[in-house]
Amino acid sequence: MHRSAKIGKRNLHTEIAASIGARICSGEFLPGTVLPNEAEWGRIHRASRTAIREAMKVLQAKGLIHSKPKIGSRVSPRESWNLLDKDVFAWNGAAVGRKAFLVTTQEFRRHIEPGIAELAALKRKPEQLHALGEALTKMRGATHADDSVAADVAFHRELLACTNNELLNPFAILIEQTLSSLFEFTTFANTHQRRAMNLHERIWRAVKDQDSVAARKAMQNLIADTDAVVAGTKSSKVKK
Amino acid sequence: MHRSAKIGKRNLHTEIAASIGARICSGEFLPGTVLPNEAEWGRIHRASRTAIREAMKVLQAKGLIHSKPKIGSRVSPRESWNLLDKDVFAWNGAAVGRKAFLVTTQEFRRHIEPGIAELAALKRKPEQLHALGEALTKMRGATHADDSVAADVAFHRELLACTNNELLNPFAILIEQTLSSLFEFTTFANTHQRRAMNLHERIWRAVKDQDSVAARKAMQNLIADTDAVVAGTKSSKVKK
DNA sequence: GTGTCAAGATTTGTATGACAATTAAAAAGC
DNA sequence: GCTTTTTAATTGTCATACAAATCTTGACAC
Repeated sequence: MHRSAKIGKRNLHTEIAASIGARICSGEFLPGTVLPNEAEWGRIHRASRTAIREAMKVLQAKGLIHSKPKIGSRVSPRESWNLLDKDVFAWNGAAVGRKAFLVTTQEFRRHIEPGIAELAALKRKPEQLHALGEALTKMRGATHADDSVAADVAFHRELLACTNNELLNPFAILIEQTLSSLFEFTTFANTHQRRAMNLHERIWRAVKDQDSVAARKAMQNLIADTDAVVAGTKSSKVKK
Repeated sequence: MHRSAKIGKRNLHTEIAASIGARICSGEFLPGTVLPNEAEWGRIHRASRTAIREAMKVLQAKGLIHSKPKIGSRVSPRESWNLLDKDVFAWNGAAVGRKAFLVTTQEFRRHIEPGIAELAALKRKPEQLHALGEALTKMRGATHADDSVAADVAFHRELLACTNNELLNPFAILIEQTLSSLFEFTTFANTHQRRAMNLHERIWRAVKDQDSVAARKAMQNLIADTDAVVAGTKSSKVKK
């Protein structure tokens, strides 16, 4: 098996699944259409049917396709795609482009994440509050942009943990990816950094005080701030 | 889960994946532990290694396990489980029991779904509003409890569509399952039915008027109502 | 012509057996 | 005691064969 461009160090079937999955997300194969059959994929990727089939199982499990004998594998309607799955999310994000990606994720965050903050304030346990505070101090002490993003991600992840509701876990990937992607937009100028710290601290305080209303509001403000970053790129609008 | 009639004709590897997946969700294999190896699973299920492996690929794709040579397959930490996946959601729901399931999903809905209504009011297109109205009339005309639930599910599904944000699609399964499960709790007495209709209509009106604040509030009221059902089972508390 | 049923063809589903690749753990060497 | 080498266990990949499902086609009756 000569895989000329073996960029990744992952498994073959994982590689194949990623390749086909990305092509599906890109719109090359529209929902309802039947994909090439397994033998043909085998020729395309120069892999055995076993490897192809295992890749197909992955795509099936993520809701991208469904297979039947004699029919082949059809692309499923987008409603059944597991868009919050780590891989599907990435493939889809790559397909729509960074700007559209950010617009959609920020819209999601704007209407969903305040509810998370709300719930976190109501249900957090002492040790979770402590972990949230840790993330905050790491954020404050960050000197490089990378550290800042990492701490930011950690903060939101801990906030998610504070809700003590596992069903919210899948949002982690969305938040993480959004912040990482946002990172390339924002300038991390001093003024922006200071404002961001302030907004995060307000959330932390509300969670500490178990004030769900304040937590919701604080999160809204934070997201509005990053909204400004993606909207202009100049991050103007020092509202409030 | 009152349609146990049509199960049992699935693929072998799907069956096996469901069996192992359910056992993992049940806590029989805790996160971090290594599962029996593929050969052993083959003996257990009296299936070839091919079928076992395809089942494992499915579980991997859903985030339940991760495999490495010489190690075997470990159960992944719960944070990486794709709990909003249709199958994982069902396995997990069966594991925790109906009451705990409903408490968790209702908590989720209470803090997340108002945001959905909000967004739906802002972004709905005329034809989507029309579809939402259709679901409402079907709900009004429902004579049997089954039809009522189906229409209710359709309503929430259309509301989700109104947001025009695909990232929210995965919530559909959660809402659908919750309503179906709730169905066995509630009495569908006339008074409850009428109140429910009223609450749904208020949401519809807010979406029609593109009044996001009213939509949020209306959804909060609706969920508070179903909350009462799951809390007592007597669905008392005629708040408002 | 029209409908029904049987045969055929295509594709996925499953089984078997073999070997490669990976890597934790044990053994060897210093 | 520490590092390096060997070993062994497990998943990863391959090739081939056959089974099962189901769409398509054509024969046949009416």
